[in-house]
Amino acid sequence: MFIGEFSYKVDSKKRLAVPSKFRDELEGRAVVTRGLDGCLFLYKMDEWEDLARKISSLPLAQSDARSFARVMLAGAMEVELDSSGRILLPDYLKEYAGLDKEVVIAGVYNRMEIWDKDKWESYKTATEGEVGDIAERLKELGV
Amino acid sequence: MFIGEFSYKVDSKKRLAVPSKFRDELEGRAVVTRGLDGCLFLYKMDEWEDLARKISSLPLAQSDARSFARVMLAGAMEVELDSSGRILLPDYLKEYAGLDKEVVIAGVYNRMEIWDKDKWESYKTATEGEVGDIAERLKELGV
DNA sequence: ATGGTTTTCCCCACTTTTTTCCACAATCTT
DNA sequence: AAGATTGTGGAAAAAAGTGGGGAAAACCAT
Repeated sequence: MFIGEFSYKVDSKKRLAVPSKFRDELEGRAVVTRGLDGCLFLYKMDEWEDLARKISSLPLAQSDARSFARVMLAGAMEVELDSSGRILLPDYLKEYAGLDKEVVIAGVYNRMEIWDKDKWESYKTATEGEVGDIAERLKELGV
Repeated sequence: MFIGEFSYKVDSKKRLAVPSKFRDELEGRAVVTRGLDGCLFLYKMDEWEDLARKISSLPLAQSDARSFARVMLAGAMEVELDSSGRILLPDYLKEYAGLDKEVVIAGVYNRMEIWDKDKWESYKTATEGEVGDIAERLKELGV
């Protein structure tokens, strides 16, 4: 599973290296999607398929379910790793996450997160102060 | 299965390219029909057959079921992909979805959706606001 | 029916994007 | 230190997106 923090650059062709540690586990392909808090999520195939199957089996007649499926599924993209272990970011995701040059990839166990470096740094400094409070809240969740 | 967001143009002859990623899976033909929320649905043959069977077995006595069946089934049309992977949109569907030039094709797992680009953008901005709620609902799905 | 007009379909062509392949410097391993 | 691996960039080749011509088919009004 994925842990750790790594930095890379998106090049002019929108290619982004995946941490070499994680490449074997992906077996050549993965799925990127719109994530929360302005980053992207990167899943390995089987994690993604579980998620996608659940979402796509929601009732078609329910409008909430449709918009949900549209954001999550249409927002996703299957990507392949090239010979150097890079993926190709689609324009709409690159833009969604505000990625332009410096990027951080963070392993969060069952997925990776792709952040614009500046966003990541400010998110970290903003959150580090509150770690205590957050921990308190997590207790209620049984962690 | 179909995921991702792609943009294309309908040309003066009402031809529309299908994302190249999805062409193999369609094996040369597909079914377009009136969709919900102002878009068109595009199914691969066997998915369509499943859906059509489901719809046609809805209780005839219920007026909702009848109108749903009329929209989805009477609106449907089988289309073939030309040598460049494009389909031909029938007039009434082109008009129903308000397609004139810029178009977005969204993969929603077991179907594609065809949207007028402007409609799609405003639908997205309207929905993206709810991303937080969406995350909450994911939890209910056990994801 | 006939001639003219429109639509459909098949094919080709141009431009842009994507993919593949290679290069090279920096870093890590042994 | 020598060799392997990794991050990054770019050139060349292949594929995709888009538009248009023209033959065949369908439509229509005389």
